[in-house]
Amino acid sequence: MAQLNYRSDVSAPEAGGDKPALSMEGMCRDILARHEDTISVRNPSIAVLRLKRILVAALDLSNSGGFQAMSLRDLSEKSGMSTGGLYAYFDSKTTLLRMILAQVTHVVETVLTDPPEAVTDDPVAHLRWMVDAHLRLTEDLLPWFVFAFMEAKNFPPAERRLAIDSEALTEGLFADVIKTGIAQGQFRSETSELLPALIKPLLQDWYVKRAKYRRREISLEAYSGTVKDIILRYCVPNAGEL
Amino acid sequence: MAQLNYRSDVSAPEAGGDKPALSMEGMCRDILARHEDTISVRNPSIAVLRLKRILVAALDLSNSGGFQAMSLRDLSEKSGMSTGGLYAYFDSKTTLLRMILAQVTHVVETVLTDPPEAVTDDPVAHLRWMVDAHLRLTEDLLPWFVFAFMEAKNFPPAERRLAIDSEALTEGLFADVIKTGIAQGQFRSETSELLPALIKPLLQDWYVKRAKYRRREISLEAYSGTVKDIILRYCVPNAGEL
DNA sequence: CACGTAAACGAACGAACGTTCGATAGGCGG
DNA sequence: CCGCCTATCGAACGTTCGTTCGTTTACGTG
Repeated sequence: MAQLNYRSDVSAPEAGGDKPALSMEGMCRDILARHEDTISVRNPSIAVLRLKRILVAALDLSNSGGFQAMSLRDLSEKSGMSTGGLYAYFDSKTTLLRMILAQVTHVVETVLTDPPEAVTDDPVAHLRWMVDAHLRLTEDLLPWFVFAFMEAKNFPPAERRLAIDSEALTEGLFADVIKTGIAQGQFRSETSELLPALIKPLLQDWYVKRAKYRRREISLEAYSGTVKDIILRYCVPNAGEL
Repeated sequence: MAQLNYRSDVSAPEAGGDKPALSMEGMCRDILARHEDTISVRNPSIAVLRLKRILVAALDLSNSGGFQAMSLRDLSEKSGMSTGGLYAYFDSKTTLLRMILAQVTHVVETVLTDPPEAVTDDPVAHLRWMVDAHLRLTEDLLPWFVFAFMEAKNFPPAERRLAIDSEALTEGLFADVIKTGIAQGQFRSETSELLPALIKPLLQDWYVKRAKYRRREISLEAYSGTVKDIILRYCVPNAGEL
């Protein structure tokens, strides 16, 4: 959707600016390292610079109109490179898709499987942290998530599988915490096994309908608070005292 | 007559078979009536028959690969008509899209704004009914909903607006019931104003991730029950006794 | 049976797509 | 200053797309 407002100016304030690994530069360095074989440009400082321009443009174009609708001529114009020149950075349009997809799933896994120690002993705190961490992550990497999970349906089979597996992994992390909570008695034993599956869409709505929430001036904290309330009031007994 | 035989065993998922208005035939009759001017075939019995074949094929092709990726040659082959012949039923590919979109939004509005009398006095019962009605509707018209709301982001601006407005209307219906419930004291006054917005993704996950729930052998009743539990435990005080 | 109209056909068109590849520019070592 | 390698360019190719339109078929009516 056009309201995404992800500025195509490369010198723009970067996403996840305070966390280097989540900055556009850090993400591009990761991608470059993971695709050394398909990227023919050997000078890393040049390659990262160009990759940044290409990916910013690709995310922007894809997120307003879809990945399939983005032509390499559009991408060429917006990134300031020739259509032929783009092929120094990927060997097919599908590879470009795979680059973005692999990077975002890698970041999700890295962040969500590394909770602070203070939280791992208490399922309630752990659950709260996961909701916060997931929402913060999607906020920092908004265009990446929109691309990876809103476009996923139109991807080629192999790439779609990647997206589905990534979602399944996240759901599994929630399922583990909830199972632990039930075993330790903090959560109701009647808690539906569907809960982990239903947490996901609650988290996804924040970036899927980002424009709507921005229009209504809903803050990330307000959204996050309501989601945590809904979840905990469901699975914690006597949740009125939360 | 060279081309294919017009088999009557159309592998049409006879959606909503018991409710004539929701059957594939009923939907097609509605669409024909609403597009008399752009459909050049004047014999209604022929037109409904062909429309049925075209729409079944269009929904099937779109829902596996996306609407943009569906070529009119694919559609021609699958529907058993020539590419040129298709243009007797729509004047452009976008019009075909609009036909489907308008029909599904019309049905949603018709069904959800007509609750049984027994339910309108009790916000809790009304909310339960709306969840059930919405889920049953999406189940009956699964391919239509998948098309209308999963493809929506790739639609042209005017058509995307249609889809967004339809979602906003549904959200508004939930908001009304919740507001009434708060005013009458059945719902907690602290109930977040975000709740109506967050109910939607809970309902949509049923058809968006339909394959996942089918694989796990989750019944519509189990899903519906969990969703209603989550919602009511959140907004009803002392919900433990539900 | 012949005729006229409704309906469907399918070859053809121009545009746009992803991709290729020979030409070209720029900087660095000798 | 020359020669080489890296990085980029942009015209061109073969496909495929949505759409058009002259032609053919099917069928009710006289």
